[in-house]
Amino acid sequence: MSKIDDVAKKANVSKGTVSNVFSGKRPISEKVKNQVLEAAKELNYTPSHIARSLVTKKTMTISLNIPYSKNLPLSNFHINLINGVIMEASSHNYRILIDTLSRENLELQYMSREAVDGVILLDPRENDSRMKYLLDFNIPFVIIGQPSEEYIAQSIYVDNNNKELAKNITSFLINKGHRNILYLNAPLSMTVSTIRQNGFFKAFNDAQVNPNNSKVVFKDSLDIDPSLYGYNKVKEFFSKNRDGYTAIIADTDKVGLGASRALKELDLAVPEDVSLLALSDDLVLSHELAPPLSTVDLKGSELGSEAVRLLFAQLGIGNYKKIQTKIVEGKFNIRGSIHTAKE
Amino acid sequence: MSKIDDVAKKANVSKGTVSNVFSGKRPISEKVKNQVLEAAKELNYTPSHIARSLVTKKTMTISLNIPYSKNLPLSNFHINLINGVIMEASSHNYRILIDTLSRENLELQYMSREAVDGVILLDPRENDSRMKYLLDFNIPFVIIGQPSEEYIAQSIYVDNNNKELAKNITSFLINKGHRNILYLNAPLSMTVSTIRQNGFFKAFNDAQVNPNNSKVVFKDSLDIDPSLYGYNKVKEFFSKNRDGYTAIIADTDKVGLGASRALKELDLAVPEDVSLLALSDDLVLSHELAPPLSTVDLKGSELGSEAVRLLFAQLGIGNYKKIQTKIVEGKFNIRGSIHTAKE
DNA sequence: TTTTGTTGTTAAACCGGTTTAACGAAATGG
DNA sequence: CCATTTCGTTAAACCGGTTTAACAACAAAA
Repeated sequence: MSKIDDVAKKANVSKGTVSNVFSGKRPISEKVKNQVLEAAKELNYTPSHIARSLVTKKTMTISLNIPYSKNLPLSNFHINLINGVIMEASSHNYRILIDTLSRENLELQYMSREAVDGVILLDPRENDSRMKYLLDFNIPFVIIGQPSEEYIAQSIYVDNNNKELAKNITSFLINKGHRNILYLNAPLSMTVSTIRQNGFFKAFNDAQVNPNNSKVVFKDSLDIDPSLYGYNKVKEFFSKNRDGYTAIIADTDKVGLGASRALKELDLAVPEDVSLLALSDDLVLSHELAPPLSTVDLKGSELGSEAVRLLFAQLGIGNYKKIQTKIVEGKFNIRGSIHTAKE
Repeated sequence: MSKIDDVAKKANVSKGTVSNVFSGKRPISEKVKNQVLEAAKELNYTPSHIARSLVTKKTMTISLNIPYSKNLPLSNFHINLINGVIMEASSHNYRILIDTLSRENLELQYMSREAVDGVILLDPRENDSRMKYLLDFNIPFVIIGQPSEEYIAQSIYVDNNNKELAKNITSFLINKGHRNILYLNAPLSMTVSTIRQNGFFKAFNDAQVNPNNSKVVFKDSLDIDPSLYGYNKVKEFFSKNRDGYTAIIADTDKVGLGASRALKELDLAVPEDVSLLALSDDLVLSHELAPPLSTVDLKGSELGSEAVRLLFAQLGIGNYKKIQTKIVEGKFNIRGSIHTAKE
């Protein structure tokens, strides 16, 4: 691969001039510019991204940090999110480095710092060690989701209006006459779960309605299959007390699907016997089911692109306003799976 | 950010020694090693990935090139594939750079070559300009899918046994008495579509059965919504001649879902009136539908990890055998959506 | 005419590491 | 005991660009 010196020699100019032709940072006369480009073409030369990065300290790359485990592959929500990130980033010629290494187990000593300009952090957890790492090394970052209390003041983040969303769908069910609602929530280790729990109970509070047996259940561990989680919990809570609950709020449509399967086995009809809805439609086809599942569209793609914008604002790229927090409103899609409560 | 010279000074050694402590390329005495590590810890030093790459010519990064458009977001099949790529790559500390820029429109002149050790190419097309680019610049690459004739001799690729799969499911339907089968294929611009078409007709040939009205339809364009494609084609072909076709093979389960919706509207029952199956289960929940959709699991995750292995073999990383082609066998999952042909 | 400003170009320093060649000290061997 | 390896360390060169400071050439201003 030919280098800048080769081009400089061939075009009879200095390497500085060649550099300026390609970076466009200083004006070069038409005549010299053409000489250089011609020489470059003949030598099949293109500038080395890495050598350039070394001195400019810009990598034109942002890292998308996804905590990843074998049992917890990417969901459709993630895909939408990644799609949003890619779209916005590539509009400024930025590229995405998928980073799945959790910093937890790595010895800092032997780790080399990443070659990225900034980081987008997915699925923040309580006591998330990634945050400490990024703050320590002064790497600009944006979180998608709710940072834990400890770090919230120092972090820039994009999130859904989760409390409100949980409140709204619960209120909707309350208005339909439901009083005993089972909420199959995300695991406690995910920051979002307690926020949604608060929204859930706020709905009862605002409506001045007694929550009766309404209950929030948390997924035991991140590794459990979501569908199985829904299935098992419904079997557990509906076998004991068949008439107790008249509605289920599932964390994701996968959980909802498992719940639906369990209900079918228990001979309970959706929505006649039990109303069912889910907070995230990871599967994009909820509406093709029978009955179509009511879900909340969390606008993954928007979350992704907004996160990139917040990061670009920090990096001084483009013309984005530097803000601390951006809330993306989810959209509640009411479909056939909801019914007024049975007497 | 402290650099290698700072550490060297503090530890009273040369930078070369510090370098060797971190890279482990030459033995260093226990005593000196500890001095260096201690100094590094105090200075919060970690080696710069970029400076290292500049001289080693290794970026520890592979690019995953996905042709991308606003109307054609990542599917679940892609996700599985990406998951496989991530798993295998990260096992050797390699990272993934998502690259969505198609080289088509970029002026080569102003483009800097990528900072990656190798490339994995998704969704190869006929006349795919990316291939020429990679060959020109001598960048190691592996294709997932079938390269076009033009490049097949020069390319290393991973693919499903597509012809055989198409043949097998068609044979299966023929054995069940089906004679008029509608095959809703991928667009012609995707190399896989003609290969599967060949498999489809080979099944009739092998069984010495007349294909009658059996027909292969190609998706007009990549941009059409798959579900709509299935819906429209079924409406078109089943309205004209309600008794013609007794089975449908859909390209993906999304297409199948659209087909299923159309059949319902036409008052045709699956599987009693029409058997339905799909070649790729992008949605992971085909089996939760009623009736469960028969699909072929294309093993996206395996395709991804095999591709990385073939690339690593080229790059001399790990201990993988250098081979030209790896075929990953899909798995045909027979579920409720297939029935013997109606008289 | 001299001074000041502008434009285009260059040589040299620099970015932060790795690698090479050389070398002294300690270990091995005859 | 001296010659030969081996081991650990270092100074200097290098990777392929960008940036700085200096300067020549020419135009505009005084």
